[in-house]
Amino acid sequence: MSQTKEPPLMEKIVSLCKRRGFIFQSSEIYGGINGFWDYGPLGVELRRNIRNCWWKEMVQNREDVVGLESSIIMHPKVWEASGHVGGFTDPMVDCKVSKQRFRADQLFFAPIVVDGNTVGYVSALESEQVAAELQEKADSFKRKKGIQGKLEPVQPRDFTEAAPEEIALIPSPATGEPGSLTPPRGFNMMLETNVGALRDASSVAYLRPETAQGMFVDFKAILDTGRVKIPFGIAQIGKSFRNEITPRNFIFRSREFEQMEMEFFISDEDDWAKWHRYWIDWCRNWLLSVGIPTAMLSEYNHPREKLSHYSKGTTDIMFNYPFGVQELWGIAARGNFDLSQHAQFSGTPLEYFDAAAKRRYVPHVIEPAVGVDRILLAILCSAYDEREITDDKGNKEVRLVMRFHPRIAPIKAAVFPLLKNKPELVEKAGEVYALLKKHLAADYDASGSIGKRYARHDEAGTPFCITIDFETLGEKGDELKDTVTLRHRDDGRQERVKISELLSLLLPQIQ
RNA sequence: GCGGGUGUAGUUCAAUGGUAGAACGGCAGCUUCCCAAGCUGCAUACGGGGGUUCGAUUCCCCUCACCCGCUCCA
Repeated sequence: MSQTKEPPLMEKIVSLCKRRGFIFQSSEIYGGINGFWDYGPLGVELRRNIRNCWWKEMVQNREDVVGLESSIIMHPKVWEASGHVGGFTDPMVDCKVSKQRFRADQLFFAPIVVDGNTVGYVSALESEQVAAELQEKADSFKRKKGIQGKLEPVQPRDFTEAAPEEIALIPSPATGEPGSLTPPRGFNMMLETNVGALRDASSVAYLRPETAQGMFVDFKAILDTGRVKIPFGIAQIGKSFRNEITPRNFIFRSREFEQMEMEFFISDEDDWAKWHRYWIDWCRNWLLSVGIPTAMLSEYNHPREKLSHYSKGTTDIMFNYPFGVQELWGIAARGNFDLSQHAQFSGTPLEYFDAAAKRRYVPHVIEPAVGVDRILLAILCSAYDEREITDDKGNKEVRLVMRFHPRIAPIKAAVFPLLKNKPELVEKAGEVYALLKKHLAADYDASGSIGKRYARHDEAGTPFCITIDFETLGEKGDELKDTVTLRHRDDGRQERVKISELLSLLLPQIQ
């Protein structure tokens, strides 16, 4: 792989995606819209292949996972129960002087209290020693101002708890001076819409910010009808929406994206860590199976103190994107938080009855959650390769090859007549194309020289090219009649294959 | 949302206060053509809106999008 260093790699990938019809800016003729992307002819195929591979292995090939497609708009209470209405907001505080921005819950402050009187405020950014730091700042404040009296121990609070009258008095961590901080400004990441004829507060609904809640909300329905036994999982692929503050890095963070999530329910007495590890490994192996090299992957365990209060452990599978190592797949042990919340908010018990043990309990859950678009981006980055070619005249030229795993390549095989002005070749090529097309994603290409067509399909990542030539027609003897040239993308190797054997040769390689 | 940068054919780049050139790519044609050969022809661009000006792609303002940093975690 040659995509290790150069920073413009991301730009090259974006430009290739445009040029070859993988990904376009949404609504481009209107100037574009930030955070939304369209998938062109090749992109759609790639995307579909990713989803299908996942679905096949996650649902169809397993006996313990069932599928679900829940609606994008759900009852608004779902999002109260899940914590998204209240908690999916990241209140931000701006420093008007330094132009820095802080998350309110990571910005701590404390009044400086001397002999029971508040004489000023100190602030500090979240760290392990934040309390000590604040204490020290309070000490030094008192000393510098020459204030006499007894300094009381600081009581750190985060900025979300700052009273309106306190805000003007709290110094900015950037400048050390008070007066430049704005009140925390909430930002709900859910996109809103209105359901029904009336547009008022009672008609507000949300586009789901994750697919996961569908699995929890429909848990009972699946339990009642799905003939499932714990441990089992519910999987879903579908669009989610987040009103991201800053969509960035191509399709990495967008406002409309597609998730592939699975909620795996286990007994409350089961060893969650064992299942957690099992699913981390499963996800990793799946990524390898679609051609992502192991060297590009790493794992990140969320530190315990950063976890949501309900989470027992979260591990991210990270990918080395051109813009840095970033999360690709999150595998979270969520305890029984979600089912308990929905049981409480809806009034419907969401429990499992273990018939053997005669015991009723709220299952715990392990959640592998991944974005289709992020996998697609990881695949584009992994597949991207530049090949340096030296021609007869000694000129060096860079050719692009997308080394997609054949399972997910948008086009599996392309069929060419060697010459397009020879009707016999064209006709035969048409026959071969028709034959393949019924069984796999095939393309027919007759324009330009044969070398140009190979190069074109290297950029599209087509693993196999098939050329119909004069040998195929029997002009070079019966031996070669009805054979074609099969050319392999990755090494340019060519072999002679009988038309009748093409399918049995290709099909196993693309599944 | 804040700060910095960018915006010309599909892509990568030029030039210019008097309405734009190229390369590659695309399409059509010729060629017994196996790794972007050659030849002929064709199509395609100044992100959008306002202003200044006789005249704006060029200068100014606004807006939109993209890139970098803060932030973010599927």
